[in-house]
Amino acid sequence: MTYAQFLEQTGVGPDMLARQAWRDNQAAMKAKKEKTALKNLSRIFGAVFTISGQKGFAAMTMRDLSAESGLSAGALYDYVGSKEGLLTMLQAAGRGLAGEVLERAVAGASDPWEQLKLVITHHLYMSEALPQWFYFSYMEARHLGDREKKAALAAEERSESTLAAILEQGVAQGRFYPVDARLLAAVGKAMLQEWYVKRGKYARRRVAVEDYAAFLIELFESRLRPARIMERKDDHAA
Amino acid sequence: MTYAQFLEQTGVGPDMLARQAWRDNQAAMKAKKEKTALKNLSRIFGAVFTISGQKGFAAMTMRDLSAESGLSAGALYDYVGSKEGLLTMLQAAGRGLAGEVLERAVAGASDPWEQLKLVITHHLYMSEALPQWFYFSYMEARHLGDREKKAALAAEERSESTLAAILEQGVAQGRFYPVDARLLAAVGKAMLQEWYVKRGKYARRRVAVEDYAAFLIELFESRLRPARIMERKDDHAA
DNA sequence: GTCTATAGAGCGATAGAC
DNA sequence: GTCTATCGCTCTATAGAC
Repeated sequence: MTYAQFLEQTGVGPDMLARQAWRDNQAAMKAKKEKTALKNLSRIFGAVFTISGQKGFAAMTMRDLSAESGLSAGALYDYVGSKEGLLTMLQAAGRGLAGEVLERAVAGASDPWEQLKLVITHHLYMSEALPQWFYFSYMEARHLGDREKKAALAAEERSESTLAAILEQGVAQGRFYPVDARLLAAVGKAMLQEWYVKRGKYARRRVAVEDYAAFLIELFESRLRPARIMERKDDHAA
Repeated sequence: MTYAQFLEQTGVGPDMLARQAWRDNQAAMKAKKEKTALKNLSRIFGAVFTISGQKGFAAMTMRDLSAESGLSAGALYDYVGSKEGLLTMLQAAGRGLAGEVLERAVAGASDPWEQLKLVITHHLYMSEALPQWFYFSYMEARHLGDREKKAALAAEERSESTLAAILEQGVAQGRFYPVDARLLAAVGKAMLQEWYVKRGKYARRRVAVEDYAAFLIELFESRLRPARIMERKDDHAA
């Protein structure tokens, strides 16, 4: 699947963050018209990403946010409750979104090789569709309160376990060469995170997300092929 | 080489940060006796690592630092100049230290397989010896001023290029299976960083640094072996 | 060489006009 | 639904006693 096909199929994009946040926090917001609320939430989120991408969320002031978003300080607080509340809202909205898409992705296949490819490509495509959110979520997780920090950690562990389960099953079925599944899943996640943590580097080098996905898949293949011999590229494809 | 041997050979440890900082900034500090300065710098650095490891450097206040280090606010400023100056000093001290050790490591071998192993193990051992500094440096790099940010980026690029050069040479000599050296070096660095960014996770799982090193080396081997067949483990060892 | 006390700036958040 | 004006607080950094 190409990135373009992924976008078309899932419809994931920055606007969905505002929609998710509006659904989750509608009651606490002063605005009553959905259209107004979505417009302003999008502005606020965009401004948060811009500023905290440069100097971090902790160093961002509400005055910075007011200037960048175009809303006054007063109006800001009709949407966000507090600075910490804003962080929590944004993290939760994205986590809900990303979780759904990724769970669905693996469910579509039963062959270990196919599952492995799906989980790699969908994780990368998801982070390509919401690059600012993924970077933000990664860098600012430790500023969350205890409750939210636990939720973020759990989501992280869940996605690693998904990958580890695929590897274990493949090994058990004799389709994958034996491997420490937990460890390979952990470094696999690190390589997936690399894509959005260093997004700018790959943009400069003109590496497309499909190139990166193909490279990771090939790396996994060379480790996991039962015979450890490189045969024709697609003799295990779906 | 085991981690214990590395420590013995290089003598790297947290105290060397204070020594390096003292050498670099002696003139700007009020204290004149080396022993006093080293003791206080060590306390300050340790406190910075503790606090900013929990909530980040930007969220750390100088009052926090005063309480955690045991020095008064006034005494703090006899060593650090400003909060931003403290960040710069700490980053520069560690970078100087880490750079030296890693450059020396690769110089000790000419065989591509041996060089690859050396660069992986030494990078991991170095970050194991100064775990708090590596984590701090990774997470707080974007709070640096423009000058220092460039220096940090250059150091990062240099270590990636070192790895890429080894890969390219190995491919050119026919010792490694052809590969996109830049891309493998980039994801390789990501896996090395994973070790200190998620240090706690591996401690909980009782994965030792030697285990992690062996796993990464094996992953590289399975991708780079010319025949792509897994033969006896040591038929390409030094 | 280290302390206490405090100046001066900038912060998050709110009240109330429109 | 959005604004301006401002409160009360905490921050970094310094002055000067010891």
